Amino acid sequence: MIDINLIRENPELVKENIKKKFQDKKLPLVDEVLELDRKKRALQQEGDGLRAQRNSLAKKIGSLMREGKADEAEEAKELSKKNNDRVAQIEQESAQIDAALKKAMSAIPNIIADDVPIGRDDSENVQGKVFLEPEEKPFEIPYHVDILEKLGGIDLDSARRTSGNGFYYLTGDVARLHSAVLAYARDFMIDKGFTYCIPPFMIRSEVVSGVMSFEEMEGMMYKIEGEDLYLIGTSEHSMIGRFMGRTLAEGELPLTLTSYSPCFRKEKGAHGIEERGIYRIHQFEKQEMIVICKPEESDMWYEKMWNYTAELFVSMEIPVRQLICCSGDLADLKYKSCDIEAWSPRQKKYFEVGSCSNLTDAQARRLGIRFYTTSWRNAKNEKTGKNEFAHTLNNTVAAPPRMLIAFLENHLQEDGSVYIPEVLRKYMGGKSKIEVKK
RNA sequence: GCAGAGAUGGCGGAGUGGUCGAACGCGCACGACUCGAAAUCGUGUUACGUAGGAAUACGUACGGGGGUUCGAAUCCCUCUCUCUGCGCCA
Repeated sequence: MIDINLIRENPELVKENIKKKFQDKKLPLVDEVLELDRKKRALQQEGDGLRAQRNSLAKKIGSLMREGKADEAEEAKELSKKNNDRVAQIEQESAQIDAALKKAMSAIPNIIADDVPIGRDDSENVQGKVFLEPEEKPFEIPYHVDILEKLGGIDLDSARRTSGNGFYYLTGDVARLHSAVLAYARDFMIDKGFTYCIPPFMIRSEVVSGVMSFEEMEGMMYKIEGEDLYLIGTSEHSMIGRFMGRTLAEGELPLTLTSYSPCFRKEKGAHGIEERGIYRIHQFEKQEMIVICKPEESDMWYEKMWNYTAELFVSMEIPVRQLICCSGDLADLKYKSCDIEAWSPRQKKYFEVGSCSNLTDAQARRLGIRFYTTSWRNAKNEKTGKNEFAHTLNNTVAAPPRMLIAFLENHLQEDGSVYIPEVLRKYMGGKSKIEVKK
């Protein structure tokens, strides 16, 4: 959600931004917002005036009663009652306008960064930096489920019976590898100075509607029957929800957090669940990073954050690249975003294993995440405080089992075993490979 | 889960229908005193919205939502959370 002042002061800029994102059908929203905003303010002024009258009448009635002038008090009561009818009417009207305004405002996309490539959809995303050149494998790389089955590491049939399609049993060394990657990713981020956090895996509807739109919620979130609780789709939901409505002290920023959680997603729409495999599933686990910082620092953190993910994959000897999200493919809340994609030697192309976004103040405005700065002077040049919206960013550190696909394909040996890079061995009991199961 | 008590500003804590945006204390900011500091004294100190160049004015907010009333921190309903006791559990 962008600042309404920006629309008031510079509607052309907001319209230009909409055009850059190829959402021209949203252009009328800008004028709609201006009109609604005018009406809202007019109503507020009228309402405030009437409420001021009500307040002074109420005080007057109070003193009249004390003086024992019951007749005059009754008169004033009548007047106040009449006044209240109009107040109620105004309240109803403003509630309608507020709802319409909120709807229009949340459909207007965040202003995108100057360096976001202009493009219509994901086909126009731009390759950024490449880390580790992919090597040609001298043998055929099988589908990841076949690799996993040879290692005795997966049981999809049982998962389908117990839970349905889109779930999995990981077993033995593969399950251990899954945990090893998460533990390594966690320690990697702790070493970068991030604070490790395990958040709630269920959140209230109030928080859900804060962090996503109704449509997103329908397509993603599992609801707990008989409770006002939803399973989180990513730890970002509970991590950001943690700061809803809070004003943080300037000294607390930047908050650099790395969180672990399982993630539950319905995966309605889009491509749905594949029949075979663990690429798109209802349940996975993720190490995430979240930064809440001052506005002037968010560009810097964005660069750091996606580079951390790239560095992590490089340390596991997996070739990755940065794919810069173009204007048309950028979600409305985002200022800038890129994916980290890992190389698939089987498909001979890159596929997404993580996504880094700078939401500037758009998410913070929606959720009321502010910070208090004391380095501000008022008109009298006295030191005083000032509240501002913080900037929020999020990025995937590692999300197995999807990222295991990249791992397995890149580290598969000709004999079917899978090589374990140095950095993970201490989490694997010293093993340097996972052997084929006899 | 059951029973009782409670939720007020950055913190502690008064306030049980009108004069309450809220006593008092702590903290914080500015000033005086001082070579400087501590102590002391004085002044100021909630946020958000609207109008205004600004000073300021008005409105809203006492855990969230709803209600009663001319008027609600205060009364009623409801939800959430906290404390105490019992129960249950890893």
